[in-house]
Amino acid sequence: MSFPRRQQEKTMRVRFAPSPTGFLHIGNARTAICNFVIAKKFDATLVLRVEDTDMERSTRESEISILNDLKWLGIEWNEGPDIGGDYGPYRQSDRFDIYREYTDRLLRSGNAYHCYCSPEDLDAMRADAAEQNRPFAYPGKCRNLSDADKKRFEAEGRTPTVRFRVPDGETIVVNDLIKGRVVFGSENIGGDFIIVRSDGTPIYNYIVIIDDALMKITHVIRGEDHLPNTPKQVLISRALGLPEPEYAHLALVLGPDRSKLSKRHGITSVEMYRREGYLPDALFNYLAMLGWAAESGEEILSPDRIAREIQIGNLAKSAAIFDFQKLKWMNGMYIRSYPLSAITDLFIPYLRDAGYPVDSMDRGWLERVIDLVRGNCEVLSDIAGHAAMFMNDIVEPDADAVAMLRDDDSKKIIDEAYRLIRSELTADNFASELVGKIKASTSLKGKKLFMPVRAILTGSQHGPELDQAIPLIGFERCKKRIEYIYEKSR
RNA sequence: GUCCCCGUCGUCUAGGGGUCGAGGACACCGGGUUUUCAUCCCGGCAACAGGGGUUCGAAUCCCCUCGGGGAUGCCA
Repeated sequence: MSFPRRQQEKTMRVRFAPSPTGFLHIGNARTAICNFVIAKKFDATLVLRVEDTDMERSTRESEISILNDLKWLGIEWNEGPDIGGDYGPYRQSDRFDIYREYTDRLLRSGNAYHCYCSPEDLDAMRADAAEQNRPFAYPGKCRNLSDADKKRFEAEGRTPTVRFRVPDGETIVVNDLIKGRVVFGSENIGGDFIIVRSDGTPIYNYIVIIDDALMKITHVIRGEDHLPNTPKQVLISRALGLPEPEYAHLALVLGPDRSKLSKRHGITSVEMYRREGYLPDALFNYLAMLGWAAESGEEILSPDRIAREIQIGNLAKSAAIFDFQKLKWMNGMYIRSYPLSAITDLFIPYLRDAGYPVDSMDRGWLERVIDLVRGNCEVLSDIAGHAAMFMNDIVEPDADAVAMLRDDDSKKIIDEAYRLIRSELTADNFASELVGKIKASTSLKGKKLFMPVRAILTGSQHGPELDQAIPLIGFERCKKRIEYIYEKSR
């Protein structure tokens, strides 16, 4: 199945349509990435549309943060609320007048009708259905209300919703680019559904198809949770005589418990990943690879490569569990392979947050430190711990180091180091001579030699290679640290 | 309950009738490098949900069962 079936007929247009009711969710980010990558691949137009018809939950702050997160991920769009375009406005709340016209048409043609049932009435109907163990479907109570009935309801102060009249016995076939042929019967849709709330605002399920048509969207790439909504949208587009886009429903991203990834699974917002120190390239890469594999089997791929190699028909049909471990691994790979200067820039805010005076540090020295410890980092925030030994004059030895420094051999080393650093050693020769001279005068070697030295100088038994760490710590600091431990050991 | 989707190692996946005694990656477990840790390298563990067909031959096609997920909102 070649993806852009219509590419020859018209230019391809795809869209990402977030609802600004919170942070950008990892699952939605993946949908955005798929749209972006497919758009890139086929040189299509990517439209960003904000679906903010739920006035109760939608906020402008959320929209701003979602747009920011998308940009951070490296996703760019060609039309959207922030940049405009020929098919705007791109915020549904700015398009209510447009939808009203379509609603009028539906009402006039008899494809929709006013419904005066209250939420309470509906709850009761649903409860009845549940009690009798039958599926709930709106029974069409208000389908054929007389003018007198309507007058009576309005006199009671009821404000109607608008329901779409679902035709009987109709078959809706969705030829999904990922799932294949999916068939729905109109009798299974759940009865006439609401398309306009009693406050006059339209429902997503209804206007999505209008906007897609008006914005000339050719391919709708979205989450699989929208698949059951699709027949409703198809029915509306038929009633309105609107063109139907191609559909590609992406398998969902699941949490470790196999349910749709949500807040209770922990970190699910892109924003939190950014804060923790995940690189946008890594998150992008990981999300794109969730449910897809390159032919070569390679996993670390640039957006360009992904765009080049991705095939909509190759996207997995089955849901994928979000694997934090693998994301971490991938992030570590990016941290290790980034150009040193670039990764240093990314690490700096985390060092600053940890309280280290990065702004007064020598850049060249900082880069050498980072190069030495980046291999230990899976996320940027790991740097604070691993670079700590280079950040201050004195490092307080940890419990293990303290314990080890108590034995007699260690004491010999402490004394000898103290003597050396205050006599024979200078800033020029200490780095190359310190360990050797201690070895010569104590005749200790191997672990017995290196570990105490390491503990004195770094406060820990673990860390980067000593011979590289020592010159970076520097003469003055080494001296202070040796003196500090020496005093402590008295 | 009903409708829809899905089922290959613990996880992400490759595979689409014979080349599969099922390949790669993460994780895990060994070993090497590092006199430490991490990196890096090498090796190992580990899967076609079950049952029926079709076929000379099925992980691959069909059916059923089971399992998982989604939808069933005056949310998107």
